[in-house]
Amino acid sequence: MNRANVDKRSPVPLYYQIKETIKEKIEGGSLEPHERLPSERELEEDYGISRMTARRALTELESEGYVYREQGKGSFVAEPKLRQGLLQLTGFTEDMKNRQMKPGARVLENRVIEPDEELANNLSIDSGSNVFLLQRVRFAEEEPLAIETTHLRYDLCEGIKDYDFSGRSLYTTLREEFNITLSRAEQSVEASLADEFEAKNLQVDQGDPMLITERTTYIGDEKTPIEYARSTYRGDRYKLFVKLKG
Amino acid sequence: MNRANVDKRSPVPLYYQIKETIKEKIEGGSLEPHERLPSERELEEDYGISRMTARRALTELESEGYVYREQGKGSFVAEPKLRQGLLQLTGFTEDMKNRQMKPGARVLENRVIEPDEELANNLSIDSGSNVFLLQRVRFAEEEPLAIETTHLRYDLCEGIKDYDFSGRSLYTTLREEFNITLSRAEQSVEASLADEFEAKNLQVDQGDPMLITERTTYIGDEKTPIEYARSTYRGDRYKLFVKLKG
DNA sequence: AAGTGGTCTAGACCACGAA
DNA sequence: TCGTGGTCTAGACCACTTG
Repeated sequence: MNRANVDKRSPVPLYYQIKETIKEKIEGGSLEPHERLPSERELEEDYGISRMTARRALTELESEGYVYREQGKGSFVAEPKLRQGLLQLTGFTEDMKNRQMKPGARVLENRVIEPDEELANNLSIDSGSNVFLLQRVRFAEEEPLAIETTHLRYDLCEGIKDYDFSGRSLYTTLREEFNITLSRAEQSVEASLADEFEAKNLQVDQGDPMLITERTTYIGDEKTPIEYARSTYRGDRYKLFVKLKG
Repeated sequence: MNRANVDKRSPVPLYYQIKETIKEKIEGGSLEPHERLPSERELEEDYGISRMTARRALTELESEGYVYREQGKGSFVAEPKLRQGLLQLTGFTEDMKNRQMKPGARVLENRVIEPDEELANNLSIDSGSNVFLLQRVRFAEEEPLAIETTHLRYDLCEGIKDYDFSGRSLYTTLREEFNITLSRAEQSVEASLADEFEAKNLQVDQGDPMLITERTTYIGDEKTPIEYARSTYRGDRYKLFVKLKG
């Protein structure tokens, strides 16, 4: 671990800067699974911070699944499979990258609509408001894997309909172009059978198994919904991973 | 909030004692949703602890969904629905109770076997060891909902085959009769179609949608697997709920 | 014995919300 | 202005692992 690339005058908390630095090294592969990380006291010295701050960075990395820690031994890089599919809020693009697959998309629908009552309710808006509708076939390694239909409160991201979402991540666009951070989501998962539309677009047969997720996503205040999304995944190709705590 | 019912000489950490105390008051209903909790500085004084310790108790309650906190305002009891159906490690019985449904079971298999290679691998034992096999049809409100097939390391719960699991919870039995606490689990979720066996036992047709979960559960040390379970749920009756964090 | 993570203290300054 | 949660410091003792 090299020196102090943290900015003590930045409004970004120190523990967060350090956490992100380590996370990038893990994701970038410059730290191998099971490789030993700097100890809390080493980080303290390297970055010129207190131990509690170093500790917080490592503790959060542990709870996010990037790191495991053993008393008396040290902190270590977790195996990638343990990082997958825990309770992280990710979009399709990031999900595929976690699985070491190349993501892709073909846009089916891209327009601003007036929501029906149910959709307006899901987004906590009234039915006169504008909603951005984006429907895409999502690919993994050039193979169709899912159909994703998402609805965004258009007043929070006006102009988003002019982006081309065949090659870009929706969540990245929200973050980088509209400065919208997502804080949390509520999601349901159920099983179903492919209908004609899904069969055609995903190259499967009608009646094949499908995994359906429905998600409501909230912005930074944790109270305001911005997205309601429904995705149908090919049941033969997609499995969801969850970590449970007692 | 009344006085100092914490034991400073106990090996149980102070932050944990306080956290459990508050959790019990929330679950017991003596603290209402959206009711204000003591501030960090009030806890500090009430329990005679430092602020960082009080803070840790509240922070963990927040990450477990019991509490929400707002800067400048205070800490408040979260709504029960935000506590439900997140990634809690629960068995079928508790899951049904959370959904306000009456659970039930019919035992199909109940014996001690020698594991094949894959199963031995899942449980981190060698294939000469004994494994307890329990297969049950699970009911919700007297209707068949799932087939649950679970495998336990028999050396950790010798004698468990003599219990009647048509009327009792496996996890409760492990906890109360064998003093085994479960710490965490890794679970996968996928979609499939009902086969003949499932169709017959769950009163559905072959080819109907099914939700399949596979779970490996670990005991208190978080490293030793004790259970490998596979459950198939009727896709038309069962939906899984997940909370995601950003 | 030395190093590690786990807990804990007693302070400090800050940004934010309400009065 | 005052109380709140958010961050941070510079120490401390403990239990655990490894040499």
